[in-house]
Amino acid sequence: MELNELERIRCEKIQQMRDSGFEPYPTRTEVTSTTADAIKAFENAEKAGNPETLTAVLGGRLRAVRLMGKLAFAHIEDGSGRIQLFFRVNELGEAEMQRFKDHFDLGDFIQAGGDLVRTRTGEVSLLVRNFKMLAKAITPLPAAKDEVVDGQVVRHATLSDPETRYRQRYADLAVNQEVRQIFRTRAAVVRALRQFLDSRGFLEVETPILQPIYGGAAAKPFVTHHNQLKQDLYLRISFELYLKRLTVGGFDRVYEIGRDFRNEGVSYKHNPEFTQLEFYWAYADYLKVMEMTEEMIAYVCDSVFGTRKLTYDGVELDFNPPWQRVNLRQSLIEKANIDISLYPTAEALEEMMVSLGMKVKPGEARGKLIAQLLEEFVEPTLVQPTFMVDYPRDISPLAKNLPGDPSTVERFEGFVCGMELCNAFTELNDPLEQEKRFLEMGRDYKAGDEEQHPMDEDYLKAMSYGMPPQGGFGMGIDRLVMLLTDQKNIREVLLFPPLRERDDQ
RNA sequence: GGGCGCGUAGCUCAAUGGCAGAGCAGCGGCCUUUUAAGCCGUUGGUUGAGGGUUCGAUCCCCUCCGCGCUCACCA
Repeated sequence: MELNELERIRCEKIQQMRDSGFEPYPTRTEVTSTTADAIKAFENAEKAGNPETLTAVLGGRLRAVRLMGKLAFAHIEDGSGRIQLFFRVNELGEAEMQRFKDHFDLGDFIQAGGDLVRTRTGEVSLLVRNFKMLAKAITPLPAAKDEVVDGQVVRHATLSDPETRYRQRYADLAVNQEVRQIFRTRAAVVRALRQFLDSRGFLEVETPILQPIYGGAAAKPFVTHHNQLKQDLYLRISFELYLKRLTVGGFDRVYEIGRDFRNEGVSYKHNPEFTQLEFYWAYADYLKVMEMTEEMIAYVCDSVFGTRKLTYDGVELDFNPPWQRVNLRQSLIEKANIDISLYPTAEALEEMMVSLGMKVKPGEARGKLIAQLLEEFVEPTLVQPTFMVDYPRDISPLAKNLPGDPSTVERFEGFVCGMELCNAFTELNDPLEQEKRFLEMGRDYKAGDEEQHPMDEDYLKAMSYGMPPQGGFGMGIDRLVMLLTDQKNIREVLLFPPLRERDDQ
């Protein structure tokens, strides 16, 4: 570890501490409560009229120190919050005051015992009678000072360089409490989703991440290799095919929350690994799933924020059911003045799009062209929570046809702020039809190259035993958290976003 | 992968071809109710790396590394 000047000074302090008999990294602590509990206890004691008897031993990280000669103020921070420490020569004596000044720096974890009091300015504080180092910090935390002006917290010179924040997330978290809050919220969101699904009789399961055949979505997989099996394996790109196998096995309602991996580009809303929620609900269809989606998101809003109206990028979003529903074909008529039913073939649609000056990949499937139109004309306009309903069959090989319309499937996607949040459909459960669809998608019975999705014969086998009719659902948790925490980049809701390894020496 | 931009002290930022600076942090003092504490003094730099132009480069040019935004890719 290469040390800069500040770090060398702190290492010398470690040596000084040891020389004078103080352990900089003791094994035990004597902490009796969190800072928040101590403050709460003091306030309760005040109400009861006997605050002068309250003592505590508190632990935390030194975040601010104000030395004032014969006294000193400091703030320590733990997972529950902050409290002010009040050091005074009256209680401690000259030698202990000096020891505090000599050995302790911002960023150190310390323990302090004493009496809870209110200082002259009214802040609940610990009047320190004894203190010890819990863990000496060598590297100074990035300087961050908060000033309260008219009730607003003004931040001075905080760690803000995104590269450093992501590479050293520990420092980012240690210094930027609003970053910590995002991940607390994220945990609360996931917890609420589990509560909601559990309460509706869904069984949480875990399916393989390493898979011999990937599927359930259109994406390039990551490939890995199992040495003993002498077999290449793929990191899953979705949970879908395994979860639906479970409905064959008799689990009528299953869900999984976990990581998907897609070997594709990174953007503000894409990360190569991301957290997905999928559930499958036997005897339901996409209409029921739509309603459940609305209720589920509302439940998350209620239990995490206590409100269903949240601001994203300055816009108030209303997550109260029901969401707006727009028919895919109708939305294109309204937003782009294009009726796709007038262009029944890919060729006709392509020709029309080219005539509009759009860049079109020649020979693209009709469904893909429609998806392109949606992205261009419709999706950016879907700001309030909206379901887009009824998708082209040829981009939805696992979804069931709309009755009486062989070119359209029962599928919806949920959009908020122009971003796709979830994707769901009435699941195709006809094994012969499913096989046909796979073949239409150009799949071979043999595993081909990475680009080609191999036929999953075992999935067809499962379906051939009889698969209950069901609605299925998938949602990107990272995106949901982005929306709920007003973050514009997916990295802000990932603890350790991927960054290229640095090549410097 | 393409385009645009950025990289200067531990952190946040100045400096534009002419001695590389400030605030905070640090270090040394003063200070018994502070909270961005204050006051006096002071240390700290391979200006991302390498090459080029120039009497002289943080600044101009080239290459590389990293990051950001954006476009493309993305059933």
